[in-house]
Amino acid sequence: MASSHSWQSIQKNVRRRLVDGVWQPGELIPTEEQLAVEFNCARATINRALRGLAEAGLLDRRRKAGTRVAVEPTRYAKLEINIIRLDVERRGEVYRHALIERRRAIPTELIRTRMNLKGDANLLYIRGLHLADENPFIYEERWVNLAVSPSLLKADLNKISANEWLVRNTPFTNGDISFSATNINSKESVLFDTQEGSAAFVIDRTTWQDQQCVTSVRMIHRPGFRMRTEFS
Amino acid sequence: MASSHSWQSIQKNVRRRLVDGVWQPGELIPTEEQLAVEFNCARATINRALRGLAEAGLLDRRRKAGTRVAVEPTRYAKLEINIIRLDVERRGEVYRHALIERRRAIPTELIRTRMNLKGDANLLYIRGLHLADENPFIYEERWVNLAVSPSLLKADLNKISANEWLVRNTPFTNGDISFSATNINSKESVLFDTQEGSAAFVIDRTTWQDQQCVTSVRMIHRPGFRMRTEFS
DNA sequence: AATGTCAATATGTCTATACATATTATAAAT
DNA sequence: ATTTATAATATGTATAGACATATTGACATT
Repeated sequence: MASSHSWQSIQKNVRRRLVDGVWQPGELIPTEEQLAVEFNCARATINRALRGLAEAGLLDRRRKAGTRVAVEPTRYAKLEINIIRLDVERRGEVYRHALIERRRAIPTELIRTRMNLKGDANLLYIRGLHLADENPFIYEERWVNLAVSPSLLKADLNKISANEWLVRNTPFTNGDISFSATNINSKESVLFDTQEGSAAFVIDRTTWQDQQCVTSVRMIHRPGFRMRTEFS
Repeated sequence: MASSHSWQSIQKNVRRRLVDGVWQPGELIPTEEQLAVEFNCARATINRALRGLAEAGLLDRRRKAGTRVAVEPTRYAKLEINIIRLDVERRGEVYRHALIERRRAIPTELIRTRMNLKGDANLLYIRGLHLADENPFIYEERWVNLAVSPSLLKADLNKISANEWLVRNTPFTNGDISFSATNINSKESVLFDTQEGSAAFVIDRTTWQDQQCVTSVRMIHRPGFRMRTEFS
């Protein structure tokens, strides 16, 4: 159990004061040393408790200046970036991946820019459909940089999706992701067995290994899809 | 500068080993004690470094069992939950909020369920438009629980949006947020000066003060809007 | 008034040590 | 063979003390 001087319980206590308005937005709260006396613990424990609240956007901390209650609290929602199969299985549905197309291809100018590629780029273009209980779930169009992941050529993409293969076999250092909406076109409407023009949720994701782009993918979700998360 | 035994530099070093495959997925990495010897620092410093990597989903740590490289790395993208005005201003545009409607209203059954309300709920229903450089940016429909935020009634919602007023004046303990896409209807198409049926990015957000619901809002973004973030 | 210097101070971090806790592995008892 | 204690162990957390670092505020200088 968390004792009364555990950093968790102190964090909860402080959080409660923020929610209840004991300490008002913009206000300077007591120093770590003072709080350590109040909670009868070491300063390091207070530090551990407050650090989390600062990371969560509830407090602003600066050396010498002290700790203030955030005036314009920026909260953060954490979104999981998962293997799609796990997402599906967690919903209790059966996952399957169907490869639609797979070929070496010359990138469009847009893709070349997005992936920061030179002229001699060696790319694989993949189109695939992720199914949940045999219903189309996500349609993806992907460009893979073979200079980074040459052995993807050996993978059987009917058995394992490029999504999963890459996550397992090609670690990345960083990436960027964007969320938007699109009207699905006639080809996509056939895949999803829905009306042309329906609104679909789209994720565009590009991942990097330092300066080199690993892959760039556009994932069009089944109309009606909703991505949900919680925050605190 | 971060010295060579700072937890940050150790974290970077370990991260590099993960990316470079020095330690393979599923593999057990050395214990904190061993790493402390290797990096010539205290165990607490190693703990600090590894903790962050575990939180980021790159490592799995368990007492006694040790620390493993995550097999199915779940990465996280952090999404900022901001005041819309700040979002707009950060894009270098001028923000304005236009109140469309504001009235006491009886919630629909759907809203009553979502907000976990009893029959005697005292709600304010607000519709407003957030503009960026006078162009419609986000249209929002919001329900506010007056039992929690009674003084919202006194606010001039033409001067300050309900979004901003609530963030500033009604701290919350937690919330849930979902992202989806919708075809905009005829009324909305007029607001956005766009075609009916265009795909729009939607955020539904409900925030709570412990058991009590503070507000539930649906934010329909201008067609073409893209929400972007990075991860690592 | 504007700029530069310097001491004071709150947070940031590191160390060494200790104990807590979860989990595993082993041995003992049934 | 199965269950039940028991010891071993890696991470989790708390502490006291020290030094690092950023920033402020006061004072002096221009």
